[in-house]
Amino acid sequence: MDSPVGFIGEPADGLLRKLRVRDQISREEEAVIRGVIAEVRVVKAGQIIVPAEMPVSISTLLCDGLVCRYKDLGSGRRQIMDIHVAGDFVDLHAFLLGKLEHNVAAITDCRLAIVPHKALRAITETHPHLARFLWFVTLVDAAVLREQILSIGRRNALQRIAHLLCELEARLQVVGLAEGGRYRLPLTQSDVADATGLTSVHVNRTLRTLRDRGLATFRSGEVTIHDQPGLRQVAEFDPGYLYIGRRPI
Amino acid sequence: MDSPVGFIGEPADGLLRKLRVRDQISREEEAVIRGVIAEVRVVKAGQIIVPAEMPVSISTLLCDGLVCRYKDLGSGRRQIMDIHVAGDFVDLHAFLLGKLEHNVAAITDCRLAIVPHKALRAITETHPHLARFLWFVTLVDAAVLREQILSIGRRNALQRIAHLLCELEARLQVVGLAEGGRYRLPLTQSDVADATGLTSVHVNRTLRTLRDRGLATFRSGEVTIHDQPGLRQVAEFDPGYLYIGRRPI
DNA sequence: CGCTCCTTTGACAGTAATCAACAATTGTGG
DNA sequence: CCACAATTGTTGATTACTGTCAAAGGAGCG
Repeated sequence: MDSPVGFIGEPADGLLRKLRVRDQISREEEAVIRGVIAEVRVVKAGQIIVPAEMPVSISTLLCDGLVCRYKDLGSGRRQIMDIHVAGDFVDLHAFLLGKLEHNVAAITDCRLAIVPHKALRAITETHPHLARFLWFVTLVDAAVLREQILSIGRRNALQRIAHLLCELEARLQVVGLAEGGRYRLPLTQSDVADATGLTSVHVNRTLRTLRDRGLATFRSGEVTIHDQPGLRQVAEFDPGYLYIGRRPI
Repeated sequence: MDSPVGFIGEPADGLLRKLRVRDQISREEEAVIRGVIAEVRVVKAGQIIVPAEMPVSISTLLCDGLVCRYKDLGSGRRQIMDIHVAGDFVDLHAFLLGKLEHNVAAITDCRLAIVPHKALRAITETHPHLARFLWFVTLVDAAVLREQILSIGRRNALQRIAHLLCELEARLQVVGLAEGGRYRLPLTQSDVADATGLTSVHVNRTLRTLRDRGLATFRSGEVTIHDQPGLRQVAEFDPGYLYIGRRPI
């Protein structure tokens, strides 16, 4: 079984870390955030956390593990839209949408913090700054989706995979889960294919090319970036779209 | 020059229409929305409305015309992430992000309503329901982006273009700009290529196939859907991701 | 009326998909 | 703890979808 991708800490630690690289969070706000967590659950790898089209009244904060959002199409085609790491809300969009049009599934065993929509709604009524913050993280989600569109639409296989590895490194770094160009990524090549709009066979060949060129290695659930500048150049990766950096929200 | 794609009315009419298919808007809220519009501007086709990376302190509501968000990559590659129609905020995401990582450009001549971020911020402080509504429309933007990822990642050229035509019909219908399977769409085939991750040559061939199969015609800036069920089936189009339909927000 | 942009078409190239088989790894149960 | 099953990874041969290059015909504009 995969060891959890994440740190063991208070459920909201990852989220707070993610927020604090963007703006200040007061002690009182921190308490509010910690307070909205109704419960912590554990799910097994492969389990569906939020099925498409099911009305939901809670949102889920990922404490550790890896989660993806995906849609299925006819004849076995599957597309992963986004991969979530510790500190991400995996279904905050459902707070106002009421349901999701895609599935959310655990890639690895995960620890999840449950936040009732009622509590989120209360935040929008009484804590506008926190509400904007929550809105903000959904906007960063959208920015990641736009970059994903660019990737799949206009980058070739090598660039797409390189880009994915660069993005995950940057996002994992924010929550302290990547250092020295190494991080755990317990995806199968088939998962990578679904995330990049390729086939697993082609992913396999492309990963070999990345290795042969001395750019990065992805093997047994672990990524090692050998040459970050080189990899970023190949991918045309610019982390600006992650909106990391302080700015009043 | 293209005639404007839209209706002539009060600047906020399109937005209100879009909101009211989702939830109730009180008279007082309607007044607030109309009140935040500081000014109405007109831009010419092709003009960049919001350049990437430029700090912004206003957001832009599209009254009529067609707008796109896009990013450029090396060697002339361009990807359109989203096309906006009357009633859409074209850069509401910048309210909290502070800037955008992509460009926003007018495809046709446009009428734009300008909303200062200060006014939006005030709404988050004093009108939580409206604030959630604004948040909601950015979440629908994200849902459209996810569907776009699915399209480009897993649908072939015919399906992608069919899907684009289905989506735009559904979105234009909300604001009353498509009826009887016909609507104005003053895009070049090159624009369609950039929106679907294809080349203009291939778009041209694929449009011919759509025509030959009696599904839809796209010619001189106008779309005619001859066989909606057929087109939707080809595209595997399901409008659920547009979250049209009433639900308290 | 000449120019520019857009559309259309053909020939050819190339990236990635498909099909198929086998190796390696991980998991399971006796 | 070993043997078998299942999943995942690897590689080769072939196909096909889409891209690239090139050129000509239309349409709109000044």
